[in-house]
Amino acid sequence: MATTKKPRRVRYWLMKSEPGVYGIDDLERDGWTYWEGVRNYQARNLMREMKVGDPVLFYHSSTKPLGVAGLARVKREAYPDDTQFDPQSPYYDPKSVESEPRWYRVDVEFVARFERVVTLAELKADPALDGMLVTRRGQRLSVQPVEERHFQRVLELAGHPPA
DNA sequence: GCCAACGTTGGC
DNA sequence: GCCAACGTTGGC
Repeated sequence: MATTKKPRRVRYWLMKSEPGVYGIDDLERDGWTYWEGVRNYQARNLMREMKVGDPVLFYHSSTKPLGVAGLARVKREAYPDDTQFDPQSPYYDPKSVESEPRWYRVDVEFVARFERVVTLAELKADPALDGMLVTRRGQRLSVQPVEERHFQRVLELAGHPPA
């Protein structure tokens, strides 16, 4: 019997980065990047759920203005993050062994830089975005799932066509 | 397996 | 620079 593979529903994400370290301008210049150095189990587990083509909001943290700066897309699904084995790397994890990698990275590619940053203050003020994780105080996860309606709303605020 | 101490994230 | 909110560590 022929097996028909049901296409997986697209999932939507938000990833945080400090623009002083790596911002949307860097991603635009590079085209794509390794999203490495994630050392939080919850964020790691979410990264392992990401599929090629999933849209990603690129969020600028620890900067002014805080907010969503652009749109990206998953280019390659989770695979071991080499930096965990490299004693020279700031992301080195001496407790991780190569036969059983503990940390993973994904590759993320540039899609668009927004005309303007959609600020965290705006996100918090918009009733349509009630419940969006990034608007919750104390939500530190650097990789977050985003509901489709929230994702599309952010694009709308950015003046960007739906993803 | 509990939980206090400590470290980090990240908004304010 | 402060500190709330977490996550992790380690003593018991």
